[in-house]
Amino acid sequence: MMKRIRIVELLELTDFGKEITTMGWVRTIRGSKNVSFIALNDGSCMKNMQIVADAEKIPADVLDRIHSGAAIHVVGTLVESQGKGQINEVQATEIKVLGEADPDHYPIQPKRHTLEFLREHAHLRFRTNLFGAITRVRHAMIFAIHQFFNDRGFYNIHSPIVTGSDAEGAGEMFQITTLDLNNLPRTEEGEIDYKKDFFGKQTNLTVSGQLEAELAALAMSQVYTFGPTFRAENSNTSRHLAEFWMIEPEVAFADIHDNMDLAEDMLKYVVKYALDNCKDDLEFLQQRLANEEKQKPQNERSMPLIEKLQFVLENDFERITYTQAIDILKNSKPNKKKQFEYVIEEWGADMQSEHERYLVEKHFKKPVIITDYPKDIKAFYMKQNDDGKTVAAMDVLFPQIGEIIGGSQREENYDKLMTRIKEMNIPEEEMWWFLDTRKFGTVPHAGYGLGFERLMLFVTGMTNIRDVIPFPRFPKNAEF
RNA sequence: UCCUCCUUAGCUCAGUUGGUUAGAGCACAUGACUGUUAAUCAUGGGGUCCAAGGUUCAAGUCCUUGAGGGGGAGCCA
Repeated sequence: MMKRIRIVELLELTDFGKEITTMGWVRTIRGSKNVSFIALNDGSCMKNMQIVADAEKIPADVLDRIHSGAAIHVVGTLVESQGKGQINEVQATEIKVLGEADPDHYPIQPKRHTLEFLREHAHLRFRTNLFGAITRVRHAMIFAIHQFFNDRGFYNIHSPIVTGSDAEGAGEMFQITTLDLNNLPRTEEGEIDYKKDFFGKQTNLTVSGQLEAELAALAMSQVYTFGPTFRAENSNTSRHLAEFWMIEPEVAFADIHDNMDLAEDMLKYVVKYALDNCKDDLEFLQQRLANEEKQKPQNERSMPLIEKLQFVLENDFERITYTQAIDILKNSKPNKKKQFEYVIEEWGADMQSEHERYLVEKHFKKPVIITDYPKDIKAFYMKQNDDGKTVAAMDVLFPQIGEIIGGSQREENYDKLMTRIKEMNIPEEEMWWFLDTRKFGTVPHAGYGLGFERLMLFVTGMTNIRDVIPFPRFPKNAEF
């Protein structure tokens, strides 16, 4: 393949006079009689490389084929920039058009597009400044998460994507099958005969890797999963996807407090990683957010993005129990004045997002971890506390996003776990392998699930989760 | 799934009380300009007003239904 210098490297070079080759996609081209300027981007960074095309050196029929979106191959001399705004530029000696982009049909113009329009052109939105920045930050976050866990001696586990269990208990599942839906095999009783299906049983896409992560943790001591997760909920919100990526650490010999420490350390680590490694992209995202919020009244605007990230880094998360949270809410102004849609009457109520937002955004004004929820509103596998009423669950709540992490210490006692399984009608016969861990060498352990795209919302300041994953899947949409 | 708002040029939008041939900026084409920074200036082409039905002398505008999208809620990560 042709040798090229990536634009991120090229922008730093000062050995003027050197001949270089670079390639990329044209962002804008400005022309006058004698000279044209091309802003070239190859995705390697936020900034564009300025290519100077002299009318004497570059034939008009080549320049005529260059519009926004075209891919070009540039050979030229690196020179000190004669204009303002960049230190260097490439004085082109030869330009080859690798791929034209007919401006009558190419949808991405060098102007502001709405996020909705770009969502409908998700195959081309990588070519915008915004989605270039989001894509680079997303990569950095993925990398930082693996680095965080690797540095602490965690092992990455690939939990299965196909599951034969519907006991994961985290929502509606997508069924997968190779059966002919127009001609389903039936048993004598008239039921669908799943013995004839590919796996010999009914199977679904996973809604959580937690149960398998627990199996691994109870041998490897500390593991984490980072994989795709599927929920068939009919959720139409800016915080939900049908296919999203989840990080699920699971740690043996750990309790709920260790779990909270790990969650807080991890979030701070990855936020710091973004601040240290994605400066240009974050500055661009910060500017976008500020522009977006110009229409909002002063008191509803959030703090600048980078300041917000630093704030999370520098402050301890508030840790309170569910019981304390309910007390605060009961005595809060909006509750007394009945401004909440759901007024908090008594202990045991499930908190609505308006309550979580009040605690995080109004009362504490920082991330909050709520622990020890009533057992009746939480999952069967959570560690039962001595009070008989609560479980060692924890939710990490972030401003604007709400629940970014949900986790718990796990119930390691076989009898207590069995009691909950029976009380909550979990199909016990499907759980034998999970229950085995409590029979053989059980230990206290804990873990949580982090919604990766929700973390992305926080770090990028974007407000719709469909914009922080390249190809979002949601009800009635699986395009691209 | 519920509530609510929106859908007009390739894109972003305006379109008054229902009234003649539906507008602007950007993009594009042509021309001007000795180096621009989303260049500037002049000229030009470009429309199934989301779809179907209805009210009316007359519908982009009003009504009904549907589709798609935004925001909020529920469920959750």
